[in-house]
Amino acid sequence: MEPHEPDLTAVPVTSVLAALADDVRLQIVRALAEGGESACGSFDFGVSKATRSHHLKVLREAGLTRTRAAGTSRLVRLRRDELDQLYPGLLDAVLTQRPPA
Amino acid sequence: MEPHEPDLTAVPVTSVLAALADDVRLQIVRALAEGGESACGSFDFGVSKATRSHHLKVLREAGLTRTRAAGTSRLVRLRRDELDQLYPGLLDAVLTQRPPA
DNA sequence: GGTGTTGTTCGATTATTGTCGAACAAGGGT
DNA sequence: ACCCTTGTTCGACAATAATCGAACAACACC
Repeated sequence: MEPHEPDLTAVPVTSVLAALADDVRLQIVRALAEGGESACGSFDFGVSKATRSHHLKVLREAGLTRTRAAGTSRLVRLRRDELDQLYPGLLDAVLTQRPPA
Repeated sequence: MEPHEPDLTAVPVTSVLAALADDVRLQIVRALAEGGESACGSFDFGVSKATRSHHLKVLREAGLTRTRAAGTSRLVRLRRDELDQLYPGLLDAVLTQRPPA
């Protein structure tokens, strides 16, 4: 099966924003921004592995991440360069952790 | 009734993103960015006035807009300065019109 | 006071999305 | 070959969100 990693310019901006507009997915994106390429299993944010897989699919299909197989794991990474080029400032704006309240 | 215009720092970034992750609302935000303060009725994007009022409420409660009464109309404006300060690059990234496909 | 304009709110419907457990698939050991 | 690990996919269900028409409220104007 094709990995469904679309050309970023073909993804409507609302889809990109919607992908980022979820707490679990935002935590995944932040972890990727900090830790670089990581296995799916490393994102344990209190949801089941089915749900985690779903969120990673949403991120991938919104053009935010790329995935490659590595043994029994799959390694995910942020498409940061492409994102920064097409939407300069977006990731930076979203990634910086805010004061708690 | 209070207008429910929250302090931007009190709004979770996921709510800001979710507010922008809708086609109708994005059109409203773009119109506001271009045209400045406008009456609610000026945003005719193919939805009923009830739906339009709903979307304006979402934008307002996400901290993206401010509304003031003016006669029988209500004038809406973007909270651009605050947004640019708290999320530099976000609006710019989202507002620029992409090539059609 | 009545009428028209402009929005909001209510209740209902529909569509979308998040969540899970269970079943399945692919690899890597041993 | 067997098992364990790692993810994905498949229903199903719950929660959220978009949409509308109709009723309501506030205001201006005649």
